[in-house]
Amino acid sequence: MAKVILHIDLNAFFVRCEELEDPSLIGKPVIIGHSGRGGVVSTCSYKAREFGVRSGMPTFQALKLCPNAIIIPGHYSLYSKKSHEFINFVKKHSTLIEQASIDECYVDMTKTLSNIKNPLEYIKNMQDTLFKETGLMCSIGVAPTKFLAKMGSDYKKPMGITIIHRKDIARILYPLPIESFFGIGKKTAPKLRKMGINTIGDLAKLINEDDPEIKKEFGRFYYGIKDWINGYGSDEVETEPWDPKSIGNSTTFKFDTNNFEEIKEYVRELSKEVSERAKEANKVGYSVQLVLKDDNFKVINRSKKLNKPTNDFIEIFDIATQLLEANLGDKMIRLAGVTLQNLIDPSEVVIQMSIFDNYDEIKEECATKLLIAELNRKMKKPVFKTAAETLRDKKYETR
DNA sequence: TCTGGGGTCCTAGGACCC
DNA sequence: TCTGGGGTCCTAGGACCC
Repeated sequence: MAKVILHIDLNAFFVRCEELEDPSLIGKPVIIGHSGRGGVVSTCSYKAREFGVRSGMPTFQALKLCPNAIIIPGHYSLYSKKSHEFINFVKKHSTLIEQASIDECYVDMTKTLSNIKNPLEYIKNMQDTLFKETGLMCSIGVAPTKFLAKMGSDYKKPMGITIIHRKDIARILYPLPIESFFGIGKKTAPKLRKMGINTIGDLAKLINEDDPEIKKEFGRFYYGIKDWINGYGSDEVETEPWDPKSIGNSTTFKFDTNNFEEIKEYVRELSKEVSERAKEANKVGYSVQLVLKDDNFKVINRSKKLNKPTNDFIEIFDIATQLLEANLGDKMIRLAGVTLQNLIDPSEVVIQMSIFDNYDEIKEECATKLLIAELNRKMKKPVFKTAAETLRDKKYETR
């Protein structure tokens, strides 16, 4: 039986938070973002959007379009607090929630709605109650899969509710421009336009004909996208709490520079921040990455894997400095970033380290307690051979 | 006043091992 | 001596999303 998945998207979330703090902002063109060098629009009010202002646009450009815009730098602790209120509200209706970002979530409402006579009325009531209780506005997509729900919440804003059954896909989604397809961004969209694909319907037609050119363009995503567009994508809401896989910090310099010592000072601060955030998240990482962006916006990533995972400031800073030394050419640099990657829990490290320190002892102990495959899975990498691997090795030995 | 910062996931090529 | 296939790990780069 088809599930009922909701995608709930908070409308102009950051701006709405600011309006709730200062109601005099309501109805005015408001931009959340920085106005200095490199400043871009993080998000903006609907009034500002009427002037053509968009997320990601350089702030100076936004101000040309809308000179009276009020610019507010972000207050992220406020947004985080309101985001918690949002999630706690949704939890009252279903505990099967996947928070996709600070201002959106997927909810599996199948069970909740199974005994409800008028599900649409129930959902409308949810939307209204969220507004009454928290002041937040949202749009909601209702569908049998996460992809369709996501497309639905995007369809009508603000305070929209869009239901997309499989039979509605052609009517609702086909006329939309190809850019509105979740996952098709500003690199892929122009390529598709060049191929004569201007709408989601154009794409669906070619996909359902298994057009070889389209197949090639999407590679291994092809069948996933074919499922999405035909309403057979994933309906599994991931309720596991977010577990970060990397923690990074980057900054655009006040002035472009090529001076090693100057950039090293930035790298020091970035490393310190990364170390602190990793400690706060109780994570250690197996590799350190340095990112440099030059004055032509060319980005290079250089990373180094460590023998032992760390979140120590000095260690991170050391590796990042080595990478900087080896890769700072004569180009002027405008941005540097430091990221700690391949994060794991320190408790897992203790087990791993102890295995390498007293390998035989621990091996014997563990082998009696656990299946080898299970142990390998816990170690994240094979420490002991499974039976199949032993067989394979035997085969080579007898050659 | 040209174009942020936080992430995730995927790919491709080379090194290395069996 | 040459040939080769399968697999993993590491590194670099790129697309995309909010």
